[in-house]
Parts: sequence; structure tokens; C-alpha cells
Amino acid sequence: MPNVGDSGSVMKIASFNVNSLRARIGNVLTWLRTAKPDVVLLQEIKCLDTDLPKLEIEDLGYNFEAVGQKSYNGVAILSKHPFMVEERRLPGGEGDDHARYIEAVVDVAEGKRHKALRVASIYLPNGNPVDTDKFSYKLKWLERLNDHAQQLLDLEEPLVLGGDYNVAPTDDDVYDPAAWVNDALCRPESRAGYFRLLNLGYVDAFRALHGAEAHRYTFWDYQAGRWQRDEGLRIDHLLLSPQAADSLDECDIDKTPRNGDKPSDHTPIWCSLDL
DNA sequence: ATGACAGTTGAAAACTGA
Repeated sequence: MPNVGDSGSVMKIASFNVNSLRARIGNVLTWLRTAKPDVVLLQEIKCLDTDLPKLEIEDLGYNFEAVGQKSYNGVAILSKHPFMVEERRLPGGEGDDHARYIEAVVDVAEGKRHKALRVASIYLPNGNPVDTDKFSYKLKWLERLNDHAQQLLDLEEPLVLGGDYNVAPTDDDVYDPAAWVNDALCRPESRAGYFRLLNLGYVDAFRALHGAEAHRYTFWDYQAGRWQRDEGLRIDHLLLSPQAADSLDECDIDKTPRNGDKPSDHTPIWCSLDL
């Protein structure tokens, strides 16, 4: 009788800001077929739940839940494994009706054993211009995320908080730090909010495995040939709870979709966890 | 010095994004 032992299931989890799911459905389906992630966190789907190209995604074997909004924002979770949505808004924001957060618990079955993997798809506010209430909204949202992230740590579960954080953590994550010094993506207040998450105990999956590598990006502006010059920013992140970090196997940025026809300005970041 | 690019809305040009 072969003994499968305690080596568990390998789960590939990816995050992708698609900049409109309807405009990008062909690109997304192609990427799903080739990259074959088990769980996908989408941002900027830019449409109501009811207008989503749901069937085409379900045809590839994914369960699909979204928090949509007309024209702007919008987040979603796709998973080949069944899951239960736990939150459709980031807790704590009175009157905040932006579709920027969805959290779920994925049932990872391995034979008779069942494990829970918690994931959240996060679309943090951009925050520009910094002299407006858009920036204070961003900082308040980061505070709320810290509060909720602290609560989630108490569950002691494998957890991936993934998405478009709209924060470039250090100057190594920016092609031209001097040009971005006063941008909301690089301001010290934004970076401080991000590093508070790490100080709680979350691990930046990419930095954990590629610590010495500078200038690895997840976003390139459409304008001024930024993609062709590889002038981008690393603003999409997978933050892992300690239990998820213990299971971290691989993490990388998949630049292939950014090179496709009519691409998003972001490209997916993914990690694999051996749960 | 300026605009560049892309998507949505809604029917032209404004708004948003990073």
C-alpha cells in the first residue's frame, strides 16, 4: 500500500489586475489555460457582477465569485477547488462602497483530508493626487487593512492577501525613484502602511525568494514605451501569513500576458504553496 | 513644454487610472 504521507497538495495562487475583465477576457482565458493556477485573485474587473463573462471562465473548471462595480474597481476570486466567500467588503469602512476587497476560504482536499486556505483579493486605492482626499482615503484604507490583517493572524491559518497594493515598497521596486518620489505609490506614508503589514508577521512572497533582485516589476505604463524599456513598478504583491510562508515553494512574476495583444498594464504574480 | 495610452460611459468629451 503506497503511503502518501504528510506531503500535501501544491496550490498555485496568482494575482492579476486585468484592467477590465470584459475587455481582457481573451487574454485572461489564454493565460488561465497555459499558467493553470489553482486560485486566481483578480482586480479591476470594472463591471457589475451581472455583466461578467462568467460561463467562459467556468468552462475552464473554475468556481467564480466577484464583487463588481460599474466602470471602476471590482475584484474576484477564481478557484478550481470549492470555496466560501467570507467578506465582500474590507471591514471597518463606514460608507465606503468601492468594490476593492473579497475574501474566501478554499477547501483544499487531499484524499480524505481537508485543509482550509484563506485568500483575499485586494485592490488598494491609487491615492493620487496626494494633495487630495484620494490620498487620505488610501491611507485610511491601508489602516483598515492592517486592522483586519491583524484579526486574521489570530486564526493561525495559511492565508494569502494578494492583489494590487498600489505601493512600491522600496526604490528598488521603481524604474526611476526620483521621478516617483512624490507619487502616492512611493510616498513614505504609503510605504509605512505596507511595511506595517510585514511587521505584523506577513511575508512578501516575492521578496522572500528573490530578495537580492532589484527592478522586477508587475506594472508598466501604457505610455512612453515603458514596457519596451522595462520601466515599471512592483506594486502587485502576495502577502503570506506565517502558516502560508512556511509552505512557500515558488514565487514569480509572469511577464507573458503583458507582452500579448491588447494587454493589461499589469502582469500576474504567482506563488505555489505546498500545503 | 506638452502629450503620450487605455477603458468606461454614452454619444462628445470627461473621468479614472498609475
